[in-house]
Amino acid sequence: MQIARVALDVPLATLFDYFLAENMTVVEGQRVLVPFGRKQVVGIVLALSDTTELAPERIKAVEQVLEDVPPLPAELLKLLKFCSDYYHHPVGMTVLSALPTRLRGCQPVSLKQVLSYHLSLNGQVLDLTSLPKRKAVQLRLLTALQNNVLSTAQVRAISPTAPAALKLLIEAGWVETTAEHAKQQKFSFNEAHQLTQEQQTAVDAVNQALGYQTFLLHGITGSGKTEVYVHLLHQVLQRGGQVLLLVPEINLTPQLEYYFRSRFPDTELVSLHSGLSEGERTQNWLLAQAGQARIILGTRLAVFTPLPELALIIVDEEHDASFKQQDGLRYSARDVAIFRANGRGVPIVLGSATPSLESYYNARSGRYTLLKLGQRASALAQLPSVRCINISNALLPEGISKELLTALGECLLRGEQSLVFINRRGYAPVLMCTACGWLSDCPHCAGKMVLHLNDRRLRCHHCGYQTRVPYGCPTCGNADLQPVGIGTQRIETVLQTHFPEARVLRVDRDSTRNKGTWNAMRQQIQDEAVDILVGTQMLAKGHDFHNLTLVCVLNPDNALYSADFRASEKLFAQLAQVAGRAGRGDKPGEVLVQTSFPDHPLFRALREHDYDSWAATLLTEREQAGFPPFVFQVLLRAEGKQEEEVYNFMQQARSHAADLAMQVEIYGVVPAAMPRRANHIRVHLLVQSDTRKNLQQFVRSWRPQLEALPARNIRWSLDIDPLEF
DNA sequence: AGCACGCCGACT
DNA sequence: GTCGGCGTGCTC
Repeated sequence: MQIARVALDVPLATLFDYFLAENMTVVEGQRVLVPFGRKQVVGIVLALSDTTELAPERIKAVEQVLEDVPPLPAELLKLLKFCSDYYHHPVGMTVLSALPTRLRGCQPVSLKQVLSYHLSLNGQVLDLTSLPKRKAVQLRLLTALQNNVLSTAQVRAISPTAPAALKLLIEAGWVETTAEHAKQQKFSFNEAHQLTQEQQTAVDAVNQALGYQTFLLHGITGSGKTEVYVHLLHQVLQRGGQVLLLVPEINLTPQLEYYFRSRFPDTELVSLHSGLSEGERTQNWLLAQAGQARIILGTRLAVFTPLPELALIIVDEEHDASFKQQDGLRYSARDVAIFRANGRGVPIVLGSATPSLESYYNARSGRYTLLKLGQRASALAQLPSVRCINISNALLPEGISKELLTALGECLLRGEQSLVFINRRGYAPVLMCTACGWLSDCPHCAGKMVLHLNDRRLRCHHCGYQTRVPYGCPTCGNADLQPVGIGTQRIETVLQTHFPEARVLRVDRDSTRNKGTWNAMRQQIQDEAVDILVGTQMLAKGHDFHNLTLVCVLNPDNALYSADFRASEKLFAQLAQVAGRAGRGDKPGEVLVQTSFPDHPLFRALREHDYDSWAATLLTEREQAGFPPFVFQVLLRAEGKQEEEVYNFMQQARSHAADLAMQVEIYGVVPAAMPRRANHIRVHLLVQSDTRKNLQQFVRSWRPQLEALPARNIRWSLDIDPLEF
């Protein structure tokens, strides 16, 4: 009797054995419906065998083999097994979490027929000049349809709103659809720019790669990394390959999606990210799996898409922390992508203006190939000048120095845009009583509640708890409560009073909460209907505002001497990124940083646009302190309501680790950076080693012991290569 | 993770 | 005498 070994979505490190009926054929990677407990669930067959360790009477039979979707390719299964093993996450949960939700159920799914669009008889005689001008997208669609039959990809390349406009045209009876077999795609791109010498060298190097090779594309902001990607895509597509392009966050994917669609209008491109509806995500996944989609643009979850013709992987902004998943399978999509490229024997390009120290170190030591773009692609666009404003002796009750206000005023007079960057939303990070010193502590967390003045509420940014702003101090009754520190709302107010005639726009998670708002705001900025932008890191990424010439950074200092050893690395990346927003057009840009430590090496490197010297400084520090990338880490996190229970669990975990006496360094049991969140005490235990191998060996012995520990009211997890503490 | 079974307190 | 609290143990 044949046995199928099935991965199921349960937190157990094992596979489950099922009999296969004589008439059933199944291959590895196929979905099956099996009885489990008293339910029926969907699992993935990971192995076939003739034998089993279990008593035959305990084994049930596979109910049904699901054949609506082709089996997952062996390469993907191998990748998932590796992730389960490396990140110490149950194999079934790893495998199932890589699938779109629809495929985790037993409802059959199918790839929808590809449609093409053409003018109906009515549409052909339609007088386009009779249509109102404001229906611009409809007009563009109709014009395009006069010469051609259009595919869905071509429709989408016309405008982000084209699918909606097309629907109206179909309803009006002007456009008809035909089901068409996937036809020949063309892989040429629009608007070929002349590459700079540096760009050409980078493109050539990747094109000449034979099989697996990791490239670190280190290109300063504005150096035209995207153009390098476009040329690489072009080459790979011509040769019949699929390209996986990973990007950090969903905010940016719609823009990038439209950008790549318009550059490759006749190529099938799909996006994959958590912002898609379940149906869309499934369809896009199926298109990728079928090899029909040639460009796959997605966030970290896209790294697990089956891609039969995968020929190149690009990870854009590879230093970005959002490639690391912070719950469940705590994987780094960048690292998984490298492993995948290696397994598939294809090149991978990591792109960044400020590479992660890990990648930079690997490039320096020769494991990766370093490709540098040191000049801006447009001869007109120079790097912005960066200047620090020393505020160590200044008292700034409103958060902004005179120099900064002057610069903002001048920029306003020139009719140019400026950006004020503070990484703190709300009005003020804390409210204080001037009489007794009471602070607005969150009752459930170790943090402070942030003052939001627009709706007069105090909010905890960690657990979401909120209350009305009290009329008087809750402890002494004093009516004089003062906001302490500055947030985006406060700066917005201050700037509006200083420059009553200026159009100030605040962009943060609060002001863009409603769907579509951020898009509308972006348009407003593009149309130059805004003079001063105030915002958080949302504004730092990837936007190209041509009239923006001044960037002001308010209070970056707390990251300089933070307990988190990666804080200054992150700050440099963030400041370089936000500084890169200035002067992207033909006007020179200026960056002003308000700091009490203008001589700090970080600011020196930033002023000189010298990533290399900064990275060298950090690498020296890290080597001396024994931190990554010179060591490898695993973090055991635990949390629970009873402090004593959590510490007790951790102490036991620690003594087991010590008893193993392996080649690892075990640190103490310490509170997390946020020691209490939503009434849960959070505690960490760090273990590190000189080699990945020793660390992995250690965790393999340690984890079964952790699982055997009594952990009644405790949630714990292992985080390999942790980024956050 | 679910979802059972199982053994002790307040209700018709 | 039963309904239901959530403690512990299993799922091929």
